Amino acid sequence: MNSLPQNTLSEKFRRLEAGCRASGLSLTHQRRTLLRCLVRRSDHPTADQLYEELQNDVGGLSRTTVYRILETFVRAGLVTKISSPQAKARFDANTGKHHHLVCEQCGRVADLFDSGLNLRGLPEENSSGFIIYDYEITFNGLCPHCQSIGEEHKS
Amino acid sequence: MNSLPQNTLSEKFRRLEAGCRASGLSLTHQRRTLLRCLVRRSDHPTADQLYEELQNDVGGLSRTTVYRILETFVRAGLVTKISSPQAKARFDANTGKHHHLVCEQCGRVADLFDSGLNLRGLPEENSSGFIIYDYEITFNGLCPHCQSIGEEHKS
DNA sequence: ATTCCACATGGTACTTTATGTCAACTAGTT
DNA sequence: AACTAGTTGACATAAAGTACCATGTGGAAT
Repeated sequence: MNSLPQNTLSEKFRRLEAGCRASGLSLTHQRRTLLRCLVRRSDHPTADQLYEELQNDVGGLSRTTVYRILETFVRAGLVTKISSPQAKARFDANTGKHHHLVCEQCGRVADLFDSGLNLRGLPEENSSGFIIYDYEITFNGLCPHCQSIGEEHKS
Repeated sequence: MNSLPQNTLSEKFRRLEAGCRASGLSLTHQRRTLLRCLVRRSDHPTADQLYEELQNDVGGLSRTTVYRILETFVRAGLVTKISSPQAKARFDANTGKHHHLVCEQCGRVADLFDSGLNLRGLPEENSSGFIIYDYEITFNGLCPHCQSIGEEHKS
């Protein structure tokens, strides 16, 4: 019954471990810890949120290490770095094609899987001379939590 | 001949001034200075870049003021705040519908006007319960400058 | 299993980016 | 010209991220 989500999570974890090996990254305790955390969370945590959660674990991580590992993962293509209007980098272990909903009020980020939104192709030519590799659609709005706050005392 | 771009710039400026008045914002010297600068620049400057440029003007702006005025303009809808993967907030006085090219290397931002890319409509329903107001497509790639650097010494 | 070393980590210091506070100033109204 | 709400500047502080380097460790070689 609920064995399926467990399986997909540990599958994701194993795939990311394999990705580390493929990139020549040694699988340290700290990297595994971060990977496990990233796989479990779907709320696009910031580096500091991850640090908060992990620092008190058995053999916790240092803040520097969290930042450094995240950058390493991004460079290896294992994790995506997304930027919210709140100007804090957020991280996402789901590298499949999807888009993001960002709350204008609190910065919360949620996923939006809607293949109907995917562009047919990338714009080939553009006057600015950029080479385009990828794109992402960011939807701005209000999360359920901030909607209810707005109703109570409209600031 | 070249009177047209001049006109459109000062037109934009006057439209933004009108926007200030409409929002009840008094038109201080500092706000006008910032507006002029934002209208003139199309490179999506960061708050500090604007401060750098303006601090030595006659009656220059303080850093605090630059940040504060920009936030004010964003809240009034006169200026858009965009967030790049470099996690520095950038500002854009062009509030018309368009999208952005972001350089993965240096964070440079260029505009992409391509109405063919605009979505037919916003996704009505989404499982996360967000109210969606708007969207923006961000294209990731390499700017011309970083392309040439990459060719010289492939890091 | 033990040795070894390139790679990784922890801790501190530091930089950059952004916000809070409050006295002094000014735009725009009266 | 005077008044006042709104705005600014300077400083202090917070938050986010990076640099440095001595110490520690994963995993290949023996």
